[in-house]
Amino acid sequence: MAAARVRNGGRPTLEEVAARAGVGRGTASRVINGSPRVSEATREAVQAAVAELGYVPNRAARALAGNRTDAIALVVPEPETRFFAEPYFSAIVRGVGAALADTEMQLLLTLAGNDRERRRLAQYLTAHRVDGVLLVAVHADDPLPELLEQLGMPCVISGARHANEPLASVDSDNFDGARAAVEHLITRGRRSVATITGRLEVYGAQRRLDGYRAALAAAGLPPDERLIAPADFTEEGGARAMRELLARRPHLDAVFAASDVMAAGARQVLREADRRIPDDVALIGFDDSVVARHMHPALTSVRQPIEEMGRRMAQLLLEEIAGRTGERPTVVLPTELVVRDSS
Amino acid sequence: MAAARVRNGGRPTLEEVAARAGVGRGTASRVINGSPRVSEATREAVQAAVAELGYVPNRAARALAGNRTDAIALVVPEPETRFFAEPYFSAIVRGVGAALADTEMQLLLTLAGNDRERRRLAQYLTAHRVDGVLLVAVHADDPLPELLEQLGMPCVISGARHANEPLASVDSDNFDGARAAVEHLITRGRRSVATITGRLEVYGAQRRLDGYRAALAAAGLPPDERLIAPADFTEEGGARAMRELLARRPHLDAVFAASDVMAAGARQVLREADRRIPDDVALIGFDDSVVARHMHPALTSVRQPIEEMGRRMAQLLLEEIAGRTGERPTVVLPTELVVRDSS
DNA sequence: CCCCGGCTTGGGAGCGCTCCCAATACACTG
DNA sequence: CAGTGTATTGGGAGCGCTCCCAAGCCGGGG
Repeated sequence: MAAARVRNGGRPTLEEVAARAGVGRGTASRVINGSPRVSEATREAVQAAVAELGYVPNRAARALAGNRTDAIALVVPEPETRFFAEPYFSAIVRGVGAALADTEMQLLLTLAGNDRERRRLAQYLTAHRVDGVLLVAVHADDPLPELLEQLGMPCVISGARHANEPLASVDSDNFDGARAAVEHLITRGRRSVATITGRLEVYGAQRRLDGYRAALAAAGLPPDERLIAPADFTEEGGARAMRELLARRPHLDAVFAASDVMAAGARQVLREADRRIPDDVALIGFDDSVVARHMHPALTSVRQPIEEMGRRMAQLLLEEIAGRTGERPTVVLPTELVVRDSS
Repeated sequence: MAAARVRNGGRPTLEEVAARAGVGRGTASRVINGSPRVSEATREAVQAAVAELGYVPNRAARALAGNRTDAIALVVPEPETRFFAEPYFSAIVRGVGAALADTEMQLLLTLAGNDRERRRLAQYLTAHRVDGVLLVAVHADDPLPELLEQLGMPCVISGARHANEPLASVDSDNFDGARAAVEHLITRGRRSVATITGRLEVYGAQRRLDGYRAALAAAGLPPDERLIAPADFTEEGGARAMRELLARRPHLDAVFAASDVMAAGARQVLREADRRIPDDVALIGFDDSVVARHMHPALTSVRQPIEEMGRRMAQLLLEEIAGRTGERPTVVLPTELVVRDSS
């Protein structure tokens, strides 16, 4: 007797479990999938057999027969280093992982870099390789969300792309975070509050700017466009914007930067210009990253609940997969102002 | 005619591709899997059909029939926040992703947190859900590597657990990184060089300490155990160790900390003790993290090629999956000393 | 002209599971 | 006591693919 090629890693199959429990394959399947239409005695017999044999369902067979995969993909646009930068990525992953921990769902990580990979990606998702997709850091002009929409693939994105986001999305309250930061500056007596914005095509950056304006308006301070300098979320961009601001409004006494990294660039310029922080100029960032804590002086910053965002994204996706309800909620999570030495 | 339930998301199957190309299913399969035993004409016909139909193989069916999954798992011990801290996690993921980009391999992310999840994990891997496993930040007493070994599951770990690591592993040169850092301090005239170590059960931390000792010995400086303070890779631990060192050897003129985070803790204590950096005490960290760049003064640090480590890990794993050669290489990648203001 | 071997090819068998229909068993109802 | 309904069960029919055996084809040698 030649040893048969061992398939499935020598693992027991459902058939064997059924045989051991003295029931049919269908019944064993019902027990394992928690169907209520099984008698108590039968259920126990099958569960005993499962335990004795150490049975674990074969995922591939399940996927093939059941036309689902029990897996979701987290799609990360790789060149987007901003996203990969701490702490966003790991925090999101953690949150997603936490939400999935009690599930059979697996998490597939997909780095969609260049166009070629992006095409492959579309194919993957198209080929029903996953039950749903989490998209993070999508650009407004990314065709992927629409593609997924057409294919009826459940999908949740982080950060609405514009005011009427058709997809389910989870976002932090960019508007209120910025508003609170600027309000804090005004409360502390600052009167000439500038802002360094992110790329305004990014809806979140726009919202932060809106929040800045709202805070000024609420305090009765006149709007001054020359106190607004656009940048691009980079340290260099932040430095450049700060130089512009100093040139245009030498007597500004506070700066709200739409990211910690841009605040770091601004701080560098302020130091070179011999402006003391916070004595001469107060500085606030956004993200509450490691950079903020270790900056000198420590940077006041708006904290986003990133891990919680990941968790909510996963939850929304699971619901959409389960129910396919028509509704696509937009969840907005509150931010928190972490006051440190720079303001 | 009732519309049949659409399976497989309405995607074309291999059978349809074969029909369209006017060949048999087997032949179509051969073309798609790159078998050489197909005539040129046939190959082209099948490829044309694939293109026209937009055929993408069904992964589940493949896995079921072929007894493989085309997926590997990256197992992350979740409570290990040190690993999750920037920049390790995202850099590893990036490297792994890069290595997998040209492959059909999928990356499964598995956060193994508490014991319950760890059991589930063992089951997963046991049930042949993946073709191989990447283990990062494994503790010396983690049973998982041995378990995988027994099951014949290809596996690569980051960071050898001890000198004779039986598994394939990828590591940075902890010894030489530390040696170079301390050598640098000595070259700059420091004579009383202390070190703050990581948890010495961690092999890498031990190697850094070995490197420190080797550099002192090479320079002919006498070993002084009271210049060595153990810590645990945390900021608080670093601070505590620094206090001890200052108490024991008030006149030390340099500190090599086995991580940037511990260096940050040490800096805090040095500042409180009115020691100027680098004038009174030079400080060097390890990891070259964001913290290092934004510390004040900017921290000299040993950079590990983390992304490259991820890439090599994935490569090793792919080789092991493909070949199952008996050899289990230990790859050690060079580090680089990044000199900044603190030394 | 037949046979043999190499190159291609078609398609059966089967991977382990879910879905679903039909069968069985039993409890009531009228 | 037949008739009807309900709870439970078994197992056939696939899911889409890979593996592999056998068949078809061709050219060259005997």
